[in-house]
Amino acid sequence: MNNQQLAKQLETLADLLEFTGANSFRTRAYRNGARAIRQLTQSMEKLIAENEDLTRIEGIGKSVAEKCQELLATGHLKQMEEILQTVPRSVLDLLNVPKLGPKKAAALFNELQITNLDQLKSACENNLVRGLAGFGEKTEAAILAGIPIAAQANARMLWAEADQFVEQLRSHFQKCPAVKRIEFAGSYRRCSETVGDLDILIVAKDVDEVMDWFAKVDSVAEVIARGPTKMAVRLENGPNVDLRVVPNESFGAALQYFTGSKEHNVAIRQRAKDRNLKVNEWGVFSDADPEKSIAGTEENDVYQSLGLTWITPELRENRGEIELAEKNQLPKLIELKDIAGDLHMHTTATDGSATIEEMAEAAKAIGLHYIAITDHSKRVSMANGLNKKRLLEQWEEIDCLNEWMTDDFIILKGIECDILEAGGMDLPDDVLEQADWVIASVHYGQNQPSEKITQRIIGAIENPFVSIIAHPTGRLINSRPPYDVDMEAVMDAAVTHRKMLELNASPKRLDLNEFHLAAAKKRGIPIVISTDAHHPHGLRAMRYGIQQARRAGLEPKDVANTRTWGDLKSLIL
DNA sequence: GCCGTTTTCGGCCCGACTGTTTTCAGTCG
Repeated sequence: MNNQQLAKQLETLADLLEFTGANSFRTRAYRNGARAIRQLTQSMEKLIAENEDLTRIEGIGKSVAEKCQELLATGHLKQMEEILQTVPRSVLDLLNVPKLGPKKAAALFNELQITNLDQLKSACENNLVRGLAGFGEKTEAAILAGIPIAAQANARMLWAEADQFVEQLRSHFQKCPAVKRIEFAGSYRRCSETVGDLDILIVAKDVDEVMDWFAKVDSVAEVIARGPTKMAVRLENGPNVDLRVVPNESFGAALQYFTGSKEHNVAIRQRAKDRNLKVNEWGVFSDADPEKSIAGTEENDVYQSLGLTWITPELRENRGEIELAEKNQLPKLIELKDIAGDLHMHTTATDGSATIEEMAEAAKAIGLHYIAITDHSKRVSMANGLNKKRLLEQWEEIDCLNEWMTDDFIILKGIECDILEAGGMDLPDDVLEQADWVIASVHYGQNQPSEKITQRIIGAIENPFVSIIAHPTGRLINSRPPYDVDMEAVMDAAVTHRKMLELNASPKRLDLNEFHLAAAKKRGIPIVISTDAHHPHGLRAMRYGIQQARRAGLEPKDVANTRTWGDLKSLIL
């Protein structure tokens, strides 16, 4: 059982406990424990095998540690089995219905014996729900309307998808004369891998005018709520969008508040409390004079009033950024303009849709100084992968293009060489030796047991001609889990053999994730951010990779392709 | 259940909105 599975079990236990009316701080403790486990780069299995003291990990106490040991030893939790004797697992679906929380869901189960969404629907249609204490006609109707939403719950959009809704909304509001300031907050602003709802903050000349304008967005399916300062809508085939209209003197405080994350804000508000201050979405207030706002117009002032430098939204996860801000030691995070070259892309020779020259021209147009052409190797037959002969021909063509081009731009002779199922590389060393840049990656046998797939990847790292491992965990966000690879072992091998690891910038990959990236940085493993572009427009995906790198705290020096090609090469040779 | 250079007990972030209520509980972020 890996860390993600372990965390998932603890979260399910928390959900079930909440349903049975357990102490809310207890359920929170389980969720915090799950969060801590998700963020670990070492495997819990290994830590336990080595008899490490798990309670040294923040958020994990005696009880959570025991739960982990039990899960790894037996595969299940006795406590969870006991709860499932009385409450079927399907009740957890009820919690996905908007406006149904643990209390109301438990009432439905206890009073009406409702255990799943179908039964809930039928009970609403037969007007049974309105009769329960605390429920009424409106609640019943809202639940009925929310059941289809619950059925497709848990689907968070990729950040890149959310960005399209944001651009649409931004241009809609730009035409509204009553809007004075506008900003999108929430997980979108933090550049999270996935985004649930969107949050818009607006300073307005006229609140009603802005809210009326909001309701006129083309794709609004339903106005969920509308009050004096807050309005929420659901978009057709899209996310829920919350709008908050705030006075200008509160804009910075509201932006801080609604950007989150929850964990960051909890810590920020605790910090305020320790200083006899109170932070809320309206401003920063002193206990001595609770009427008078000390800061709030600009976000920067909110942080300053707490003795902190401004913290970029990507870092707001309460993973040490507050302590660094206090000492003015926040990293100078990498930016898109720092990137000098792109070292992973495909052409018409395999599954790309543009020629080498077209890719080079597109790369020049966005200011890059070098690219590597890295088509697939022959094992990837689906993509018409290159054998030795075709690859050598492609490299001759690249030699000609480099000679023919008069500027300083460099096209590198590369290959994305498959790591075969049985281990070993898909092309012989005497070919790889002639390349400028060799990417090794797994495409087949992704479900192999941890030991096997880890050894395959380490085997590739040990090959003297391999430069880098691409998309090292293979996950696709929302659709495919990572390989069961031991990334600690892979990183150890990368250090030993002076190899690099890729951050694949494709918005549905973003592989490595932020935790692995931070761990790689700590070990001094150079990261290369690559687009894996299959067409010229694909080179623009670099921005998603930059966002991911920033959330991991990466600086230009941590990312190899901020360097010239000559300097980059010296890192691995 | 977790945590602790004031603590091993007593806290644990905080406000808006809704619906069901006549002063508040539940949900949400």
